[in-house]
Parts: sequence; C-alpha cells; structure tokens
Amino acid sequence: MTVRSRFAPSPTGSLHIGNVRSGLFAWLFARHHGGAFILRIDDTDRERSTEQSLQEILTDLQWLGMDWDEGPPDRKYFQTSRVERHREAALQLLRERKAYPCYCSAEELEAKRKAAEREHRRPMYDRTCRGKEFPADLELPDKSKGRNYTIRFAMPTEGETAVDDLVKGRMVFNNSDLDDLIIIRSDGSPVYNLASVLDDADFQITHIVRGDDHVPNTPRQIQMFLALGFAPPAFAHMPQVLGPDGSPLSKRHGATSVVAYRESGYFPEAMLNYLARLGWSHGDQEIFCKDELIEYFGFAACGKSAGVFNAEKLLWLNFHYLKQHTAAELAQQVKPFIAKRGWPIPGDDAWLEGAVATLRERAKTLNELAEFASFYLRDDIEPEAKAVAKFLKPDISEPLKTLADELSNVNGDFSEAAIQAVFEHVLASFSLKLGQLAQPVRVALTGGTVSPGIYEVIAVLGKQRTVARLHAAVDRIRGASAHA
RNA sequence: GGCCCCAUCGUCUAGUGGUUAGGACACCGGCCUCUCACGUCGGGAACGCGGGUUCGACUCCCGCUGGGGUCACCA
Repeated sequence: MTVRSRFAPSPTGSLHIGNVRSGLFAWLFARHHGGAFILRIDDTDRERSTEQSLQEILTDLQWLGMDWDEGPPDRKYFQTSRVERHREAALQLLRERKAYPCYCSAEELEAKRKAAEREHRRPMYDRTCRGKEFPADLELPDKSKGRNYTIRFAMPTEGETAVDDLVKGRMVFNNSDLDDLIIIRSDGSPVYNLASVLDDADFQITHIVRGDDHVPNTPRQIQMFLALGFAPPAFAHMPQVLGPDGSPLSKRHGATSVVAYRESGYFPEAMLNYLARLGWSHGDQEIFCKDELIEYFGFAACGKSAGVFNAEKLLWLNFHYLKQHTAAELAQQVKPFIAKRGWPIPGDDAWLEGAVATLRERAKTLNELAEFASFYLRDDIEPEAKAVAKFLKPDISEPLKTLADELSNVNGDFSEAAIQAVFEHVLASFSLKLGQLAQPVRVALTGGTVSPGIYEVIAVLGKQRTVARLHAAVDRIRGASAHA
C-alpha cells in the first residue's frame, strides 16, 4: 500500500507554527515512505476564508520546501468545490437510516446544554429526534424553502471504537459516549466532520497526521468512515505546541506564524530543523538537513507529550544555518532586508560581500545582518550620545587627526595589514595602547561601541569614508570643547 | 463535570530493569581579545508523590497529584 498523507489547512489566517508542524510530519512521513503528500484546502468557513491567506500559506509551504503531489491550484482539492459530493453522501446516509433529521432548534439545544452543564451531566445531544419516523425520500434541509431542520449522524450506541494511534498508542472509546453529531446544517451545508471524512476517503488518504486536539473527533469519524462504507485510515496525532507559559501557542505569545519568521530573516532550513526536533528526535542529533529528516523520520520516535516552543533555540539553529552560507550568498539574501529598511542597496556585490563577511559571526538572522550593516551602508549615521561622551574626548582629537592623515597617505593596497601598520605607528608616537585608540575610532566610524574588528571596518569602509568620518569626529570634539 | 491524553534538568530531549541519568538551547565562570560577538575549556541544573512487582526500578503495574485536549448548525 502506498502511503498517502495530507495536510488540510484552513485559509482563515496565517500558517501557524503548531499547525505547520503537523503538516511537516505528514509530509516527512509521506516522503520517507516514497508516498504522496496531498494538500487540501479546508475552506468551508466562507466567512473567514480569504484568498490572501491562501496565497500566504502556499508561499510558506513552498518556502519550507514542503512540496505537494496533489492539491492547489487544482480546484478539486478545495473543500468548497465538493459540497455536492458531501450532500449526496448525507442523502445516502439518510436513505440507509444511518442519519436522521433533527428538528430541535438551536435555542432548545443551547438551553439543554446549559442545563446539563449546571447539573454536571455530560452536555451531549439527548437524541430527541432519533428514532422518529421520516419519509424515505426526505430532502436535505433548506431553511429558505421551509425545510428547517438539520441532519444528524446516528452514532452506534453500544460497543466501543478503538483507535490504534501511531503516536499515542491504542485508545478505546465507548460508543455510548459518542454524540449524534450534525452533518448537514439547516442551510443545507455540510459540516467539517462529514466533509473531512469524505475527502479523506475519496482522496484515498492512508494516514491522517494532525494535532492531538482532534483526538476526540477520531472515534466519531471512524464510525462515519464505516457507515459510508470505507475502511478508516491510520491515525497519528501529534502533541500540541505550547507557549512558554504552558498554554497552547497563540498570537499573544508573539511571533507564531511562519510568515513572521520568514520576514524576519530566518532560513527555511532552520525552521524545518527546529519544527522537526520539537516532539521528535533521533538520538542526540540536533542538526538535520532535509534529506536526513526524511530518511530518519518515523512516528515511533515522536514524543507523546506537548512541547514548549523555544524561540531561542530556533534562533540558535538559524545562526548555525547562517554560518553555513557563504558571504556571497548572504550578500544576495540580505538585500531585501536592506531594501525594507529604506537604505540604498550597494551596487558593488564584491564590496557588500566584504562587509557581510565582517558581520556574519555577529548576526543571527538576515534581518540582523542588515541592521548591523547600517554604518557601512549609510553615511548619515548619528553617533550614540553615551559613546561620544565616553570616548570622543579632547585629548584623543590629536591622535585621531594624525591617524586620519597617515591613513590618507597610505599608498597602494588599503589592506588590513597596511591599516594595522598605521595604527601601530600612531600608537607609538602618542604612547597609547590599542584599546585607547580603537574605541574612539570605532565610535567615529560606526557611531557605537560595538562593531567588527577595527581594521576590518576600516578596510571595508575604504580610505575616503574613513578619513571623512575621522575628521568629522575631530571637528565634533573641537566644537564641543569650544562651547565648553 | 464526562470522555481522552500526558508526566526525565528552566526548555527540547536520549534512555526501553543494573548508567557517575547522556546531548542540545538558555544560564554561570575561565581562556582568547581593540569593543561586541565567534571559538574554546569548565560548571550548576532533572527522573512529581505513594504503593506494589523484582535481587535490583527513571524504566513494568496500580493509585494520587499535577498539566493538557475536547464536549458547537467552527475547523
């Protein structure tokens, strides 16, 4: 049997970390077994589904490299295009007496539910309408035509339903605890539980991989597969992803969507690696490339307990992958992040590569890389007041000026070695230690007290810009002391 | 409340009856050093509790406690 797994996001918002992880495991499982990965769009909630979030989800998936064998743009894989199929199946169930019309109003049901809760009883539908007679040719509900009822699935009331879950193990449910759930609303539209079962059956899904919040649905869906005449697929329920406070990961925990990380300059390899390692392991290994993930993946090595999303570990992984890229690659990849800040993108790729090379050990994301490159990219830097106060003092103006002069006299290659030689000469003539000169120079050139090695910075900046900034600093010091 | 699930360092986890309980992130300290990083060396840090089973339990069983999921004309 060929493995066919699926991922069925709803296009009602951004692709969520917890959600995409279930999708990733479904994808890894399919790829591991050389099977097919099906992308289905659960867009039955027409109110909240948008084209924009659909496009965003597809982009995220492509970015992560989670390619699908079947799915969009083929309309067949959009749940809304299958409502006729869902309605026919409901009709079939009705004719076979495996479903029945329910005339209870939403208000009545709500009242009963509240009463049950008050009395600490299970708030389950009391099956008032089950067993009542109804014509064999009963039509599906349509409120607008006066057919104001819903269709419920007649769940077996005896026996039990077992789920042999690939990650959770065997779970047994009493059928008497299973609700007669609504499968067709009073407006005639099919409900998720029916649509999902039918789609999984029709698309011949062999393994349903999803979040474990679906566990309670599983025995009900198995009964529906059976009633519809299908063999139920295998199930693998992944534990939830939690926020740092132990509650399910949500927007209030900060960045939790794939797109947020994509736009912050994270690498897809890092995201993939992190997501896979959250709830799954392969001995002590922490770093996995995509092919290794596919090769090693299995549900046996998946944990059963929920995991806390750790943004710092993701960041560490991202740093790891950033270091894997060459400076030339990073120079290209950082451009969009420079543009986003409204800064000019250098035309000289080799120069940008040189600048990136000095920053790559310091930045953990492409976004940080762009941020740190600020003083290379712009000449209108505003030095930090604290740094100026601490390092740009009157007695350093002379050494700074001398350094500028000697630097401008360097002939030939403006290399780090040449720059170092100039420094050593200035240091000796003023009896200064490197630290005493380097920090003021750093403030003069970068505006702050933190930067790559000072020789590297000067080499990247070039003779002209370096000298200009040193002169500016000297002027600033003299201006300040003149005012004093 | 009913049903279901879960339980090793702060976090992600390894571990399948006998280990000094391992790794990673984070944290702390040393080294390197022109700042910050990187790197490197080292450190602290966990089997929720109580019963069994066993010569021996982190590992198996039961109970407790704690945490979570779910009970819609949402998906």
